[in-house]
Amino acid sequence: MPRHPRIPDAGVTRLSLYLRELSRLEGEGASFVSSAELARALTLTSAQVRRDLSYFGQFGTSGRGYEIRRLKRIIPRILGLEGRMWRVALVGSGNLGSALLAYRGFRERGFVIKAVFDKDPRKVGRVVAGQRVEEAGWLADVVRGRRIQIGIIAVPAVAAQEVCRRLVRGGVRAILNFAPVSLAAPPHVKLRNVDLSVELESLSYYLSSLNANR
Amino acid sequence: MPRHPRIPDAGVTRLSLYLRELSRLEGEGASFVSSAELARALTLTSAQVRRDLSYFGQFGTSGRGYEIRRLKRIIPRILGLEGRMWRVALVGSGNLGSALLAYRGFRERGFVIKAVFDKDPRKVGRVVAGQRVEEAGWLADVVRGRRIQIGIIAVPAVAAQEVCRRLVRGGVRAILNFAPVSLAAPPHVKLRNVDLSVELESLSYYLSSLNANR
DNA sequence: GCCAGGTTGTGAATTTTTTCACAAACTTAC
DNA sequence: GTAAGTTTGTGAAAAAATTCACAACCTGGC
Repeated sequence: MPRHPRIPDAGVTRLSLYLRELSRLEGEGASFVSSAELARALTLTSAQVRRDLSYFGQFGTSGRGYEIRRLKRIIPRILGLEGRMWRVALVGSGNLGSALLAYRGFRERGFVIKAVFDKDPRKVGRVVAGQRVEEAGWLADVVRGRRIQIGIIAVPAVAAQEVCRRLVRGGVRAILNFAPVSLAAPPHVKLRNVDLSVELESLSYYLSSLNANR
Repeated sequence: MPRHPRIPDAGVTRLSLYLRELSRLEGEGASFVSSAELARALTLTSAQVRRDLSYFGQFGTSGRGYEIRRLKRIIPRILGLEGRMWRVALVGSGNLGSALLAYRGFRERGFVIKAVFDKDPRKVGRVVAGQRVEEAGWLADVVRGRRIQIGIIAVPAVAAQEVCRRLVRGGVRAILNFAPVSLAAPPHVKLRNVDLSVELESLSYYLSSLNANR
């Protein structure tokens, strides 16, 4: 197991982006890439790319850049994606939940959905993207029984906190929350939020300051 | 039009969160809130809350905190949400696109979907959540004609860059991208990316460093 | 009016993150 | 083998964001 240095949260995010970009480059037949190229593709600076990678070791070759194949082996190792599958529970099989279920990239990135829950009896039992929707009542027990590590919350805002509590009770240590509420969870549980309104509102801020500031 | 100070990007995001939390508090019958309470609810520090707000003025009362009604008027003004609707085009009516269309919070937050596009002829003409899906061929012209300001990209990765180009050609100045690619756009166009894989991978990093570090 | 209690707004200090800038290292061409 | 041309990795500097800490202020009670 690698001993990770302290890297900015945004840095971890960028590692994912590097990985994605590397696949694209490989698809184009490239075998080396410089920090400058990578930076250009992702609108970063080359120093930033080099710094991010240097937290974990020395992977480049002066005068050549980074070997794509090598980086594509190393970054998943850093991100904890190597030689394992993370077991995920999806809670909520509405529009968003179904969209997430249908997402193909899931599995190839190292995540397997091991359970899908819904509270609505009419949805329970249905099969969505190969997964049978289960009764949310036993959530915590099922999550524990199947040794699920990550929970995805795709339920309405009012239900989200309760779902969060149950996921935590089931032993989950990381949660990706799509509900537009701010959840409370114990400190050992890592929470990430994805919120459409927040994103749109930040675009709004940007657009309206275009007119305001000069 | 307010002249905005330079506030960290993350600060803008937090303003949205404050707004959401204020609605919740108001629903509970509160009329004042202190920076400490707001911070607790959102896992921030009280200094951060005060700092974020102080970029735009002095809204609090010593000894009392912030008047909720007042903040709920002021934050939308800061975010450029007051007395206007932003006109949005959604491109891609697949699973994710449909989920976005169904999202009710949209309109009440000040965003109206004025067009939905899809390339697939089988989807064109269908009505999803009250919106007729239109042929993506004329995207740029329609976007310009309807004076659309914001584009949401919910198409597969391979198609995203082309959609982006057309949105920009149609005059859009802000884009919310859900496709897992890094898009190139001119500097006057504000891009925000929402990427499921990136989020999950950062959870993976966190989870695996739990075991590694100590 | 005065005091006790509570909270803001913000300089200053601190911490975090990014960028600069360059020696060292590697490659390619001849 | 050498020279010219690239590109890395990283100290050091700079910039950005957060946190500290406290004077000033407001409220409510008496």
